[in-house]
Amino acid sequence: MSATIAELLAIRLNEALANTDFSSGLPEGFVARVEQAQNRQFGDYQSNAAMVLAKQVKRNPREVAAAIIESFEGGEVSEKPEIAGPGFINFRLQTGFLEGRLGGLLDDEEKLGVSPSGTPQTIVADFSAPNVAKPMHVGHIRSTIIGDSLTRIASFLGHHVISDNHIGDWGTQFGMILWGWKHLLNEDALEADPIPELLRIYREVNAKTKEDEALRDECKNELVKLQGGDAGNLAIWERCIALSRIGLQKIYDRLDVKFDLWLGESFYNDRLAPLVDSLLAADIAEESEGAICVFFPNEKQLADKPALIRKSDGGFLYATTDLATIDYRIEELKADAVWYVVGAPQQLHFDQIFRIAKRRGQNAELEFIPFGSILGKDRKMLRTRSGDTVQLADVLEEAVERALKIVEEKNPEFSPGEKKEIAEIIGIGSVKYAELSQFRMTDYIFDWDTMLALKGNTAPYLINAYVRTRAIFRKLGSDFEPGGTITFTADAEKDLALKLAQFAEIVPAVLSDFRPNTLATYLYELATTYHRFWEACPVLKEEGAVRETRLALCEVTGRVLRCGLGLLGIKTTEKM
RNA sequence: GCACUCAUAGUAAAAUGGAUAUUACGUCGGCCUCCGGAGCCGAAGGUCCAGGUUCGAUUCCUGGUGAGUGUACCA
Repeated sequence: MSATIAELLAIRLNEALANTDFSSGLPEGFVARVEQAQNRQFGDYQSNAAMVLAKQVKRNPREVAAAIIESFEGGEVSEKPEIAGPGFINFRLQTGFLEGRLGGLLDDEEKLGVSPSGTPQTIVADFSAPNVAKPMHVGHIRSTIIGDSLTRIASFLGHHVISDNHIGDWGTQFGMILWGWKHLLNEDALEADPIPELLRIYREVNAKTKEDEALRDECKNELVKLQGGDAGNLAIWERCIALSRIGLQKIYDRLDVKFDLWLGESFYNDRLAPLVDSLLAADIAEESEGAICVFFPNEKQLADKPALIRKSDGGFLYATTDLATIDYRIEELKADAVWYVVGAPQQLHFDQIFRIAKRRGQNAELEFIPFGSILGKDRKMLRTRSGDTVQLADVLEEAVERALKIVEEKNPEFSPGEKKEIAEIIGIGSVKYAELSQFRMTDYIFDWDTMLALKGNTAPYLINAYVRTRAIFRKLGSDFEPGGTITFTADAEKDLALKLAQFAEIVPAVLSDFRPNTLATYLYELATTYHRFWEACPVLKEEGAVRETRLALCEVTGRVLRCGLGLLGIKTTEKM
């Protein structure tokens, strides 16, 4: 299947427009747009073209709409459009056309009507990026889950996506960890469970340095030795990273998040000095107060905000590493686009390095995809150093435990293994859906009950809709068999078929502003539409074409829900 | 100081210039002789303030008010 319904209608609408008596007066390059109807009482699709054009052609919008409709050929697709309100053109689809679309969806088992991007790109997706030697806290959930979902969607649309975990494996914190490793480490504890032990020594050293200046110097000295290539410190550092990765991997496995690359900050070490030199040579960077900076005198917002790329002591900074990373991604990974799923507080930093990249002539699309903060009950940011942050691993564990209780209550007859498996899918799915179903910029207050809610607009509601599609076929005793007649006899069937066909319009739209929540909303509406269909339309009691049609609707609904949830990184289960 | 975000029912969210602002939780009231009630149907409750642009503004612009974040050697 190629064109979406909106595209088909838009083609016909623009043909009609070309045949009006005012077609010569249209603005250069004007293209009328057709969108899903805001409110179904007005029709299935709508266009505001007449209102947009009214002024240009100096006529009343309703007259313009009437002229367009006069020459509109709906063909198999649409009934005669209606004019409504101030000049909306409303389309209602032909029943036969919708029946055909459903048939087309049945034949497109893999993509379900979604067309591949016409301009496939190589995209490097940078998300999650935790610091090593510290456990991921609840704040990492947003970057990880949003980034993973965008990656899945871009791949589904035919882009070549490289996910890269740009871990913080070289920062200042290693001074403290090295000192702690040498003076405070409990080897047995490290063997048993490395992450908590690494966290313990980091926290202890961090606390001590607050009141002990001499210790701060010692830590700094350890860091200098590491960066100077000291063999002992390097060995500790490598072991530290290996242990941390094992801990991180456990969480990624549980979340079902995969990375193609793990190129942390340390990977770019020997690229930093030449990079600074080249920026100096190109007159992009300059020396100021002993440091090397890039100034932005021509950008009003950045006029008093230089980016530092080398400290006065010769050390390099965050911006330096990120610039080297951009080079690598463009030159070695051949990226057409780089996506950074990073918290909104980093706005200025990315603004700066993107402008520097542009000045250097790099024209890959660099996208900063920010998200809001997860706040505590006091509306303050949850911070690592506040001491009482919620760890991500604990959130996931709690989510699964809560889900397990519900499963045990609802389905005591399931085997312990089944219960556990279902609880895992529902618990993890709930956490992901809570995140993905809201606009990413919204700050929200961390609350167990919100994040782990199992009723309402939540993952379990969607998964339950999927389970119901499967229950039909379980009851039937066989899988769906294609080839049946499709003919609609109830409004609930048409509503559902339309919703299913709109999957093809929603998925690409997610990437236009990186909003997985639009897909989540669509899936929620689809589940609701299916539940209504379920109430209104018995399936197995019917016979012949009615039954075949309804089985087809159940089958396609199941596929779209499974596929759509999959694009959000949420798994489905056959029963729950 | 400057910059960037954000402000929507009791609470939490959606609406990327469209029509009567959409959902969930909570509250109140209905629906199982019927394929899974983790469901369906119904009720009450609303865009921070003042201007502007527009046929049309929750959305864009200006100015307030309130909150958060960032702003030269952390990442």
